[in-house]
Amino acid sequence: MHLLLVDGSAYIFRAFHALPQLSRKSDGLPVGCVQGFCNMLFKLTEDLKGEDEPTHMAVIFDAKGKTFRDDVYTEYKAQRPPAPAELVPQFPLTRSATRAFNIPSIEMEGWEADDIIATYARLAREAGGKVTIVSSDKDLMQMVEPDGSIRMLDTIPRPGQPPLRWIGVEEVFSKFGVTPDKVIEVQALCGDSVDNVPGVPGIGVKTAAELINTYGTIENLLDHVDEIKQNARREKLRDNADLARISKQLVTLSQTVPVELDVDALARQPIEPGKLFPFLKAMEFATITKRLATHLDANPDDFAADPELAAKTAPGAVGFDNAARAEARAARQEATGRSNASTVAHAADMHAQTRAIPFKPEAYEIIRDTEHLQRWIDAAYSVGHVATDTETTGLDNQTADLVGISFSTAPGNGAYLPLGHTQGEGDIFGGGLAEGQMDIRVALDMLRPLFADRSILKIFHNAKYDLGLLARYDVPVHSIDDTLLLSYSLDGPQFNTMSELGEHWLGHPGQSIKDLIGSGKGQKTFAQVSIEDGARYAAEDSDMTIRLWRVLKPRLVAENMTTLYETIERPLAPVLARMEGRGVNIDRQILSRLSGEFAQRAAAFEAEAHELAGQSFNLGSPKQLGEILFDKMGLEGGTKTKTGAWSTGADVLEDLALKGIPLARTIVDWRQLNKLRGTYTDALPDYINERTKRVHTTYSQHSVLTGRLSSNDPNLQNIPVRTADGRKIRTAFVAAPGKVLISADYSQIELRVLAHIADIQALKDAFEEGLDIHAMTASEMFGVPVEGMPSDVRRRAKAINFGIIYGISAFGLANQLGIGRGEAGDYIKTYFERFPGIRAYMDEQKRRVKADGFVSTIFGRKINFPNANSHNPSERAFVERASINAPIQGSAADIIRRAMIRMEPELAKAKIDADMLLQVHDELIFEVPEGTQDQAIPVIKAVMEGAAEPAVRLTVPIQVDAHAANNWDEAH
DNA sequence: GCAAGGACGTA
DNA sequence: GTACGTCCTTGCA
Repeated sequence: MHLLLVDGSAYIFRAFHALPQLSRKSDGLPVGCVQGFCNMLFKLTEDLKGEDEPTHMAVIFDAKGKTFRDDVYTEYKAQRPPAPAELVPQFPLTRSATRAFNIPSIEMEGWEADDIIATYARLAREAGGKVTIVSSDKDLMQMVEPDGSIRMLDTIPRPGQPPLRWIGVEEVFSKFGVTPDKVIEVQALCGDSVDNVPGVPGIGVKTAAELINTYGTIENLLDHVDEIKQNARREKLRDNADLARISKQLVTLSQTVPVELDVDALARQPIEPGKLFPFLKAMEFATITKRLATHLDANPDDFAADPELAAKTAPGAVGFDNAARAEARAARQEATGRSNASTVAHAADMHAQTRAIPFKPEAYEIIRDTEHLQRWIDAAYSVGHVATDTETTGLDNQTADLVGISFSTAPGNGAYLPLGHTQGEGDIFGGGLAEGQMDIRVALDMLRPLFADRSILKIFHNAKYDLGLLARYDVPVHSIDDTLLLSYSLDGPQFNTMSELGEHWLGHPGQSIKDLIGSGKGQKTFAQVSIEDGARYAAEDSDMTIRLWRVLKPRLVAENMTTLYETIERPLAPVLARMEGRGVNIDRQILSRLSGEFAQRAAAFEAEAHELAGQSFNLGSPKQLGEILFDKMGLEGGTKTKTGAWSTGADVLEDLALKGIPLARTIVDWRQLNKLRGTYTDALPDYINERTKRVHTTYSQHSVLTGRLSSNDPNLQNIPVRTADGRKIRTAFVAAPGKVLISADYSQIELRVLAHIADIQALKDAFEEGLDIHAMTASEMFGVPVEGMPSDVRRRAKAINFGIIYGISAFGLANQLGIGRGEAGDYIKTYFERFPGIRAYMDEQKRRVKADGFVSTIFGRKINFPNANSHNPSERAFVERASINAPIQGSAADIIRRAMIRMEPELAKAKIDADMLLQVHDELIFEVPEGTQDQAIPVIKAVMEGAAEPAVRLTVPIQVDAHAANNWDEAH
């Protein structure tokens, strides 16, 4: 007997994640995983021949509902995100597929598929049979037998790997570092974040294997825990002994499930065309139908599609309700003239096709002369596009030097043009250019026309970097695509790096830069890498870029994201590149003077703190401070953080100070000064670029969930403004000689956006009339007239307005205002009564995020929340709040992005010489020649205020305030 | 040398 | 209550 047990549920999930199948039925229902599943069943019967041919077969699924593990540990699998909407309708269809192939489909309430599989495997083995478990799930690896009587078989399609991959003792060992009989011990120690098996915190697979190989079992390990030398490890094991024991229960498969069918009942039955073809036809699987018709020597035309299945599959699945589908189809048809199904199918085709093309590093070329370079330029002209990537000596494109450029015109090809590789020792005397490289001036002269040519698309990954760098070499670039921004437009910030994208979409992470240049102290620059090694890496980068482009670009149309990408993301990148390139002028003297002042005042606070504490300690250590306040001084009311340390945040210290603990106030003051010194006055001067004498931040266009930018190295979006000391730092941001700074900021943009989206007439009227919005809110809520309103009343209303934008909770509002939760709840209730549209808006966002897994901005940006249906209540509540905030924050972010894109051409049209330097979410900073500010400001304001148009006609006025001054503090 | 956690700067 | 990035300490490799 040879029993083949297919882990059906795991197959669907893994197939989906390994290779998102985009194929759909003509009605839009996703069926890619069902298709893959049918292919696999067919392939198994085809490929397993001779001694591997199974005599018995079953497909096992997870049943809905609880299992015994939920009783052992309530958090078990609690973190698991809900199945993707695309997958949900495919679960029942896979069971139908199994029956259509005349194979028993088994699932049992209260048991996981793994337990049933383990049970059958045991029964078959006891009967002297052989077992093959079709799964790659690590949880089943404990079943593998060294004598080969139980093996696993991984059938998930992965490019570049054989279709069937056996998993025996060796493969288990390489995964867990132990033999299969010890797998549960290792799993119990290291835990599993996906299934929420706790394990012992801080212990990973490596450490677990090491421990188990020494001590054999968890129990024996716990008996000998005193022998562990590493302090932290020993204590963790001691403290978490029970967690380890519970974890072992969770990961140990039951082999005694009371199965209904005995093993003999699983004997293989011949496929019955009368069952099979009606199913395949209902699924519209033409290729499989043809193959099986040949295989069975049957005529599919003799059978009609199963009417029940064909009908049942259409509507109702989460995320695919009819209205949404019709809307999406209409938008797509409008955009392209192609039908929904065909654009989706095209995207899926391109993906499958691209993914199947193997990588051939040996095919990559190295360009060393003009003829060779010309051939590649010609190739770019003949196909009309080229993926390209610059290699440089560093991550900062304002200081890095160009080392080489790579190209690819089609998946699988690639070339590297080395320009700045050095040779010999990397010291200041050795080196010099390595042999066999084109002269950089000659090469760039040849490339300039190509990069500037608007008829040839240059495809980058993170174009902003290359654009900024090439600009320094006088190489302007026109007509670009950017795979990073394609990915961001489609999927948000979930994948960032080339290797993550490559891994996900191509099944190929690509060479890691670390392997090439190392990391940390011994790190080399790309210039020190050999030309040959550099070429393999660089050419592959361009090769991957063009592949990702082929996969992602068709998805824009299929998923209705073309407008977002083409009108916002792509045009913004060059704008940001120029802003980064301009930098901002900073007065080193002012910062250095402030640094001295802050240091001196901080030192006084430090001495005072030591005095008050009666001992010397490190004020920068929350740990030491907590011990002094709550252990030594024995103060009441201390709270602990999630890791068990004393909480010493500013709010806690503020409370203590009010209770008459002077030390608390001293610490707060010290921390503030120290923060200003460490993060700003000391750090900023080091960012002044030697070449430009200015500070160049780097914006990230693809990092923020809601569509905002972020700024780093240095972060110029968090320069202090709230305190007087903090504002002194802003005075160091000065205009260049002969120029002034203009700061233009949107007034209450998020509340205005809220008024528009949620359609709150009272708010809109208030904005229309130019009222003080917080005072108006206070007046509505508390019945206090705006005239002579106490500042505290306005302050509360302001907090509530912000609370609404953040997805208010009574808990949070109470915290913010220092009032009781009941009172905060009453405020919220009153607010909802006064502005009933707000509640409707919030409910709608919550409904959408649960149904679709995303919410949208008014410009069509999608913000994904994969955890919207999490089993964890606090996580769910978090997603609810974030889904309320995201369309507001995101729509405001879209508006300023649009303003930035339009700003330069509008200024040029008005013949105004103004340089846009910085963006701080609702504020833009410009530098203009002194005396021209009065001409510049009206244009800037007009562009910003009208930025939503014509895409969206806002039903509230947008107001921008702008001022000019010599420094940022005064301009703001 | 690196990762995690706490704290804190901004909108 | 939303969204970020940076500095510092701590603990481990």
